[in-house]
Amino acid sequence: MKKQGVKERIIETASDLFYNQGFNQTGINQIIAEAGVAKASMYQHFRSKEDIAVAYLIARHSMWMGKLNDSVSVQNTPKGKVIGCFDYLLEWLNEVNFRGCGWQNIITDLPIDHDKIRDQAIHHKNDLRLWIQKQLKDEGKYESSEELGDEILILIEGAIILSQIQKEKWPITAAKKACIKLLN
Amino acid sequence: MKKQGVKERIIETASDLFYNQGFNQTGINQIIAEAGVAKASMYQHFRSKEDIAVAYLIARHSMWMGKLNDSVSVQNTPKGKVIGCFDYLLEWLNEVNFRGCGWQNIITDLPIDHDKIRDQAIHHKNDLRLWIQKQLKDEGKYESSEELGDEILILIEGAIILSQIQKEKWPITAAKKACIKLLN
DNA sequence: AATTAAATACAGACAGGTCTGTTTATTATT
DNA sequence: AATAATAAACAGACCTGTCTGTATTTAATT
Repeated sequence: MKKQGVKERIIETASDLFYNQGFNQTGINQIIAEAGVAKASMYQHFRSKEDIAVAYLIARHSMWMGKLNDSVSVQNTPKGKVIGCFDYLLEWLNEVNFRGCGWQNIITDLPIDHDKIRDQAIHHKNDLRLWIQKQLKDEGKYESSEELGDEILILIEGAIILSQIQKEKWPITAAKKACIKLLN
Repeated sequence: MKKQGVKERIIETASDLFYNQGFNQTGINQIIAEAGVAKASMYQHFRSKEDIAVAYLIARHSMWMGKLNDSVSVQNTPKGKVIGCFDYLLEWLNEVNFRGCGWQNIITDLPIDHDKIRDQAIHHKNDLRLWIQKQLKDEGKYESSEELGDEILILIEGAIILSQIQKEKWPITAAKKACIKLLN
C-alpha cells in the first residue's frame, strides 16, 4: 500500500475541515494534527494558510464540476441538464446537511489581502455560468441563452445559500420550479 | 449635547466592523478601541461576542426592513413593490461596494455553538419571505403567491451573494428580469 | 548521500474574557 | 446648594488559550 503523499494528505484534510467547519474556524495546528503531518513539512509544500485554501478550492472545483457533469449526464437534452442541476444540488446538499457552497462560505468572511482565494471563487462561478449558458445555447431554442443562463445561475446560488440558512430543502425545489418556468 | 450611551456605541461600532470586515476578522479589542469604551464596560452590557453580534443583527434587521419599505413605498402596487426590491438591492449594494448580506456573511463561517446568531438569520429570512408573499397575495392575481414568493426570495438571495463574489451589478439586474418574467 | 519528513521549541501577536482599583456621573439626602 | 452615596464607566493588568509562521535537530525515506 502506497502511503498518500504529504501534500495530498494536507489538501484532503484541510478541504474537509475548511468546508465543514469554516476557514476561520480551522487552524493549521488542527490540520497538521489530523493529517498526521509536521508543521515544517506543511510549510514546505504551502507558503501560507491562504495557499492551502487555494489548493482546496482548486481541488474542489475539479471535483464539483465533475460530479455535476456526472449527475446530469443521464439527461437527454441540454435543457434537461440545466434543470438537472437542481437535482444534483438537492442530493449533494442534503448529503452535507445543507452546509452550502465552499466558495460562498469562504468569501463572505475573508481576511484582508486574501485575493487568491477571491480569484478562485470568481473563477468557479464564471465556469459554472459559462457551463449553463453553453447548455442553453446548445439547446438551440432560446434567443437569449446568456441572459437566461445568468438567471439560472442566480437561482442556483440563491438556493444554495438559502437552504444553508434554513437547513431545509425547499429553496432548492422552489428554485427548480422557477428554473422550469423560465425555460418554458 | 447628550453623549451616546455606551451600549449604543458598542452596537454601532460593532455593526460597522462586523458588516464591513467580517465577524471573524473583528476582535473585541478593536471594537472597544473604536467605540472608546472600556472592556469591562463592554462585558457589563454584553455577555459575549456572540451577544454583541445578536444585537447587531437585531438592529440591522430593523434598519434593513425599514429601508426596504421606504424604498418601495413609491411603487403603486404590491407587485411593483416586489419588483422594486431589486432597485433597492442595486442602490444599497452598490453603495456598500457589493459587500453583500449581513446574515449571509455571518452564518457561513460561524464558530460552533453560536446558535443565537443562526436564529437571527433564520428570523430575518423568514420575515422577508413572508413580506414578499404578502405583497403577492395583496396583488390578488397569483394563484400561488407562496410558491412565487419563495422563488423571488431565492432570486434576491442569489443576486446578493453573486454580486458579492463578482463585485458587479449584473446579478441584481438579471435577478430583476427573472422576477419580472415570473410575475408576468 | 541526498532528500524529505518529523518532532520540538520558539516568537510574536492576538483571541475572548476576568479582575481590581480608580474615576466620573448620577442620584439621594441634608 | 452642598454633601454623601450609588451606579456606571474607565484603565490597566491579568488569565488561558490559540493563532500563523520560523528555526533547529533528528529521523525516515529514496
